[in-house]
Amino acid sequence: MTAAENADEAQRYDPREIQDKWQARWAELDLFRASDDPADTRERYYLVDMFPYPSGDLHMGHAEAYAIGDAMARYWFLRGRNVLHPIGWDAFGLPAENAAIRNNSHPADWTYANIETQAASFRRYATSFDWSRRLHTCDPEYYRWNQWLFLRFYERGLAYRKGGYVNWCPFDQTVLANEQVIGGRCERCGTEVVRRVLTQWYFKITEYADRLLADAAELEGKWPDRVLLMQRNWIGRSTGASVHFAVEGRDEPVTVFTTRPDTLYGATFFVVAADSPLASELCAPDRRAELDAYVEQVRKLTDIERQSTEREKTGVFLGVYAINPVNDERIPVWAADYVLPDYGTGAIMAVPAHDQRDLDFARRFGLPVRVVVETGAPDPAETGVATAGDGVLVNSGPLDGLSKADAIARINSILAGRGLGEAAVTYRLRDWLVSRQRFWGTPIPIIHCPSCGEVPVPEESLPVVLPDLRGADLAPHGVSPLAAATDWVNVFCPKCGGPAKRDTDTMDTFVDSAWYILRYCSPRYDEGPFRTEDVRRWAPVDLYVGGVEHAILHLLYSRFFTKVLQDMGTVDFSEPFTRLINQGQVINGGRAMSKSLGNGVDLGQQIALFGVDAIRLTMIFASPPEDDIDWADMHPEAMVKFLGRVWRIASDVAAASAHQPFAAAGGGSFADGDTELRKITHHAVDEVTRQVEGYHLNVAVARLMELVSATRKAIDSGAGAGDPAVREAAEALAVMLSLFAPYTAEECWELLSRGKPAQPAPGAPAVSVAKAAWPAADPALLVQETVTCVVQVNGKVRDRLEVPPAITEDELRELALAAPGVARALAGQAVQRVIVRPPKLVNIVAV
RNA sequence: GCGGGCGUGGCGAAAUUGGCAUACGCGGCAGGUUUAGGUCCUGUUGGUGGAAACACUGUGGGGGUUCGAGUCCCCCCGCCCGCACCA
Repeated sequence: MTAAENADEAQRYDPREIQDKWQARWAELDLFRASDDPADTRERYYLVDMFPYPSGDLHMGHAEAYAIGDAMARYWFLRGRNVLHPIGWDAFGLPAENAAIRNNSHPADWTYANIETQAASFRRYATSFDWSRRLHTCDPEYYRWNQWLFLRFYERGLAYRKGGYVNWCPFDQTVLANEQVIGGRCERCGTEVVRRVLTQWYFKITEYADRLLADAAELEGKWPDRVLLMQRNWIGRSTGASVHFAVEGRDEPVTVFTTRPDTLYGATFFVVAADSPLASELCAPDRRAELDAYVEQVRKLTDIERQSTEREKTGVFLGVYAINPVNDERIPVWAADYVLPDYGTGAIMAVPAHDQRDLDFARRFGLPVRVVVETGAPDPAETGVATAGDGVLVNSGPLDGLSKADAIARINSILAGRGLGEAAVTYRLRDWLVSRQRFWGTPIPIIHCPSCGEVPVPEESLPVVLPDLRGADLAPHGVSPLAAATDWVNVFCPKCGGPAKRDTDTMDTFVDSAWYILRYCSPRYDEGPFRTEDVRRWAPVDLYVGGVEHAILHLLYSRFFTKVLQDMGTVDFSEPFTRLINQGQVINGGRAMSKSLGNGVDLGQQIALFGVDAIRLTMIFASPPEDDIDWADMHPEAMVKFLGRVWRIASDVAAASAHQPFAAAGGGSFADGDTELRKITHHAVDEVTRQVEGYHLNVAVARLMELVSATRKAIDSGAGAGDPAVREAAEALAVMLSLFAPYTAEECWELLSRGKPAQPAPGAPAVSVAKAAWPAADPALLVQETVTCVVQVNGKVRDRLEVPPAITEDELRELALAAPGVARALAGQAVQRVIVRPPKLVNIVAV
């Protein structure tokens, strides 16, 4: 082909035309439906992309995440697996509500409109979803099962209501779970969170703390290390001891938790959280006013201020004394805000010599400092630096002379023997606060009856459907908008029949996403949240793709739900996601895209400029999936060029072999083709397969590019476009490329099959490249006749030899020593040693 | 502060178990096609020296282990992330 013809061809690769043509045809073909037929013996593969929140149209971040997930899904389809690759929408949540308030509309309208927009964009983006399983968490058919699960949790004592300190977002006017407070701020809106005392619903995730921690070990190597690390830190297991301190004038002892029971003899004072009921209870009457004033001052602080380690310690003496159980020493009881009311027991024994915070406090208020572990470091009382390391116990009665570890064991047994304490474990993890004072969520299926108390809504009355409240005031006022729906709120008690009221809070939307991957397995099932045998067939998820922002939120909750369901006997596994990939962020110019920076990149515009395939390919080729992509460094036009090259290869082959049978369908053989190109093709197939399975998708694309170059060369200056090897390469290219650029691949496939009709006769080419088979590398074509052996002298490459792969060590040594480059480099030096690693390397050590 | 991760050409990035550093792409340079530009095609491209052969040098810095280190170990510098008064 001449260059002029090439130029003409170049103009004929039109990504937009191809895109429109195939989008319409694919819609009719329903290519990616997962089979629930028990007779279907194909191996199954369950792949889930974290479902989107319908906050508008898809953006660049979605484009990356779904390009990765889709490539992997298509790979397993082509490998002949029965693939479940579903899609749904995480459709409840605050933004819908806020938008509705802003536009004076209804959250449902905004939500469903956005879902339709995103669904259309997904179709254009050529995602290989099984659309028949589509779900929306805001549908009553879905959230009904949130309610059902809530009631099962309730029966098992895993859902309960309690009063206490909660995180309150003043902007969103609702409570938040600990996991939704990021650096003291609301995860959604960034407002500083304040503490409030409220009665709220909780899920008892702390009961599963140990299992969540232990099972994380199973995920090692399958989940990103940092996610596992973040989960471990979040759960925050501490081992130590509980110690019971008598307090003068109080019948019950006060228990503290400490990780350093060995330092018990060094406790010189006692601190309770200022804002705990305990402080108020212990306070001597003459100190009451002082405590109240202090607590008032503490309450004014935001969490961020309160938790600043820079701040000077504050506190007040409560006028009472605690008794150290091991030496009967009277130590003063103080109230301070550096002790938190909801960690441990809200009270500590203070050992200033060996705890920096206690030391800071002691120095501020002139309290004694007593060293009980001699570490060799200077006296903390003087330096102001507490010594936390190991050492020898002193001033500690029976512990004297012991090491830290021995002392801990000894004191634990002493305490246990005398009923004064015991070894104990504490977690940083708190129970999951699930109630929210907002409208657009799942109503909590509980009725409050003046005489019966909390009464679960009977199962047959589910779902408790959200009242429409169209036109009502949905603005946040600190109580759920549902409270205003009097017709809905006022009900009869299911137990006694008397007048009662519905719970007006809604569930945290993380409840919705904690189990949706199970719902996908039987999305229309209406006798339970999922059909057990379907879940057993598909779950757990083989590959889960999503952002790292859910490292502890969604992923921890899902793991928790799975374990509860396992205990309920409805699932037979303990971890929902076998493998997890966190895709990186798409940024622009070194920073996250944002409106205020004005550096947003619009996905629709990029697609209009370059086409879906080029955008998908840009995302994949940019970097390994987990790395961030800076769009400013990207060149989608280079991908258009590459796709054009692939397309031209297919065109050239189609034109040259118009009368040749379509080999992929068994109509011919590639065996007569050019051997060199065949080897390159099979090598590429082997490499691409390996790279895809290892999730090195960027490298897989690089290998495809190499194959394209080799094929082009074969067409232009080698075997020619009519050679069977060229056809073989073109077909393999089309199939492999379909993971990343489905439209172009499909067009190439059609060109190569010479426009055969969509319904294939037996043995005819497949209707779609998506139904083709992943090419198999022929081992016979992977063996090389010769290998390049590098010959080094003192570690520097001095010559190269072409040798048979099976060469022996002795033969290779001899060849290497005789190589001209070696003679030159040796230049009279004596050979001292020869390291031979056949067939690829020889290193001659000479002096 | 504690914990974790990462530093490779001008740029995005490759590199089984320690074994040819920089695959692939962008950008640059040169050439071909073209009236021209673009498209397309070919070649070239870490640095220094050299006409070339080739030599030296080179994976943040310093040290170590090894015949051999981007890869393993120690120290330092820089960047990123998580947690941050959790007893």
